[in-house]
Amino acid sequence: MSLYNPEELLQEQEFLKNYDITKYDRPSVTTDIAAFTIRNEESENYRRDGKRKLSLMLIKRGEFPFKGHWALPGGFLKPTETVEQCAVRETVEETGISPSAIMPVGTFSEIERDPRGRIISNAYVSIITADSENIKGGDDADDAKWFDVEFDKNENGEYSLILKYSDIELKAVLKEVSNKFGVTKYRIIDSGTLAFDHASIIAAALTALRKCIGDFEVMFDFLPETFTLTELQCVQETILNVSMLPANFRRKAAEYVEETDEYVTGAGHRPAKLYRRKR
Amino acid sequence: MSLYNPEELLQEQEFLKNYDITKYDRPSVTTDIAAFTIRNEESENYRRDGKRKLSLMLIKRGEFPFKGHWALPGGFLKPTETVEQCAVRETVEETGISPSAIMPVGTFSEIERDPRGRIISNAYVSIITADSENIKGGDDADDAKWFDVEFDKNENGEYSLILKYSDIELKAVLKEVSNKFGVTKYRIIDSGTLAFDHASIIAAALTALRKCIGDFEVMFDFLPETFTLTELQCVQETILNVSMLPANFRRKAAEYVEETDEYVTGAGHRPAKLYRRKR
DNA sequence: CAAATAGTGTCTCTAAGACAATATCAC
DNA sequence: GTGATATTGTCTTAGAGACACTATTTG
Repeated sequence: MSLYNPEELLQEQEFLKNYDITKYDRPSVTTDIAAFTIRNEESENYRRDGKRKLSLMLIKRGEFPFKGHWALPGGFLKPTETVEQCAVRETVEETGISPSAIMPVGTFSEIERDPRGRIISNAYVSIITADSENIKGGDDADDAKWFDVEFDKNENGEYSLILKYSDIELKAVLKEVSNKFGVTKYRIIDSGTLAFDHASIIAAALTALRKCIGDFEVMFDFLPETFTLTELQCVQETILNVSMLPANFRRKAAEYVEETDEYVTGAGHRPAKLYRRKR
Repeated sequence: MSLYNPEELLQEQEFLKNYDITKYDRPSVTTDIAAFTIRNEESENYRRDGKRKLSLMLIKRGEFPFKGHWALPGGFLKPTETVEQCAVRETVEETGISPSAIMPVGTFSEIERDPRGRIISNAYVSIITADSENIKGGDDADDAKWFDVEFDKNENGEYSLILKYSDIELKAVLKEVSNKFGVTKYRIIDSGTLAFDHASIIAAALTALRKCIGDFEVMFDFLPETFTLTELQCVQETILNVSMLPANFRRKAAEYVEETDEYVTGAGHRPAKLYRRKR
């Protein structure tokens, strides 16, 4: 760019040479990752489909602070990467799976949110394609597990977040403190044993995900290349914790998908046609 | 919290005592503020209403880098404040006006975005109530001006951003690089003479604002306590750069506003009733 | 054939948009 | 009275939700 005349250019170079970036206080910067996927429970009845569950990956911390407690995967920003790149890298490093998409949730910068000092977190949702092989991968690691997620408003207007893995049940209580501009923030009433302010991050991440899951492009990120319309519908139903009439869902989906020639067979009922996202 | 047993508690205290937060690279962190307001142009015709314009505050940089160029107000995060508090403080310091609301836009962390070094910006929209006294305030300062904003897609699918103040016209060209999860990002094709990556931040801020201005609560932030329904409609029309039929807008607004006993008089036509937001 | 899911057709209701018509002020 | 905005009412249409019905598989 030729923004300056030659004299100014020299002045700017001089300024930058003498500029000491360390003269301002600098916080540490991290990303925290809420990696979500949809998992399929086995069914006892051969003709009934297994129940779908929304799952979130947590890791058991091996170091202080919060050693031995469950936390979101995440880590410090490197000088050579953007926060988005950091979010993708952390997802791959900690879950072993490459996300099909990442979505910003917000910046968490409360002064006391980390006992190690001033650490600002940029939170992201990572969407992991529902695919049994991939999901199993994370399950092998001793310290990274997929927890089933429940998040509902209870009687007194507060929200309870329940995360379950095998016989482990983590429970947090939160209160919605603002909901504007399409951004919802939560204050922690009771963190349970979740590390840091991660209950609040998980609540915000899930709310952000719910907000955009009506978009078919986002639903597709949860599924492999080809899928049945029922699977597509289950993505939305599972994340929003609602149920819809298939006829109406199919009518809306028609615009965004195209048929393939293949069918899913082997279930104890009429085989479903496989679809793919429309270009 | 009694997360630990006494032994672990001691271990964590020991860990934190020895923890050196400076062992990781730390970027500098700033906020940049896109402060928007709606301004009313004077009309030559006594009975025709003045045209409303969407305006953005820019400041003329007094220091390198980009000395003498126009930029978004903003500054470094202090150790004692959250990024949201920083955004409010910077808005007040640089425009002299307290925002009626702030809204997160996103994190900008490209490695080379600031020639001074690694500086990550958290961008916010500040909404400034349309109120002639307040707006004049900023206008007094020599280095802070309200620029009229135009932002449109042009023939070849790129976006042009035009900012005008008096005889100053800043023009930038951008390309949409992603639009998902309700978040749109732009890459700068031509920054014009705007400082840093601020063209890209302004485009993202305006897109974020347009996305949520259908929400009446957000429209209200642009207006004083009481207002006419036409003023309310103009907020939306001006920001979205569209025009709507009053009958339809009023039907939608009815749910969110309540009448007062007052009217606006003095215009060369039927007086309008003043409304306020419904509790 | 029984039980489950896959898939189609249609009715109703609501909300958004278009448009026509009336009301009221300052000059 | 004239020209502007303020305000009300109504017609049409698109889309969401409800529901009834048919199709196809496996044990």
